[in-house]
Amino acid sequence: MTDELSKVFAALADPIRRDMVARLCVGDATVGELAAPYDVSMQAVSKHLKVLESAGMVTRGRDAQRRPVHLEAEVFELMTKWIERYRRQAEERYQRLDAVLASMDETEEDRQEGTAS
Amino acid sequence: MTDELSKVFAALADPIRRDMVARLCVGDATVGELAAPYDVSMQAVSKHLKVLESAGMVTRGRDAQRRPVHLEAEVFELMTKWIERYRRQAEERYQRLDAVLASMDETEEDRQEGTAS
DNA sequence: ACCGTTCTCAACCAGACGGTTGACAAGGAC
DNA sequence: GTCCTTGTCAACCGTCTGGTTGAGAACGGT
Repeated sequence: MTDELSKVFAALADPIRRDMVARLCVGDATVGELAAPYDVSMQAVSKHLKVLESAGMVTRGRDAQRRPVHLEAEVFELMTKWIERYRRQAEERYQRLDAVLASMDETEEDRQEGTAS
Repeated sequence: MTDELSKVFAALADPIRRDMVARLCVGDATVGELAAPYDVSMQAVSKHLKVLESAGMVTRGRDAQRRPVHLEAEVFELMTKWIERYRRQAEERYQRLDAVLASMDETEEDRQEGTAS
């Protein structure tokens, strides 16, 4: 799991990390602030942040003892691009399938995809 | 990891499964066809398909021995909605931050976020 | 100098994940 | 019927993951 996109999706697969992203959209936060709503140790939260950080979704600052967490929103573009690509492709496919089904009324080929249900 | 969204993100965290989704956008496929490009057993592919299926991203048909796999594109909407929500929220935040920074020129408060780099 | 706060690192543990092999069900083809 | 193809189920295995606890680093307050 070395590629960026995999890391981003994996990071977002955990509800706590999704919550944290949501929280960070409102503004930067410290580890303690991020940990507060959950019944887990700060160490666990620290680990979650490492996951988000290694996915490039978050950067860490320094303010005395505190390590403010900052959301890097650019990664959203990466996902959006991936999703959009295949969504569009899938939609095209449906249009092509319609065309195929239409032409099948006359040509009547052998077996064809789209037999499901 | 019981909720739909988590399952979808987790499913997409694996490059092989992302590839399969890409392949399925072109058209339905059998397990063997999906397994062919990879150096893994058909059983492994079968497992990947179970993951995609339990995430609601794929349905299985029946054509004699074959079990054609069909992509359910609707789940993309779910992800897109989640991502868009927070992306927009993040953008708003930046605008608000700009406003704050602008007003700081006159008020000069104590500490403020955005100290990083 | 000492204490308290904030946070990370290291070790450990149970469970999930991704892969394997082996057995077998389901359904044409002959 | 018997064989071959297609695919699933079950058991096993090594690794990753998400959590814990304990120790300690970094820094401000007094």
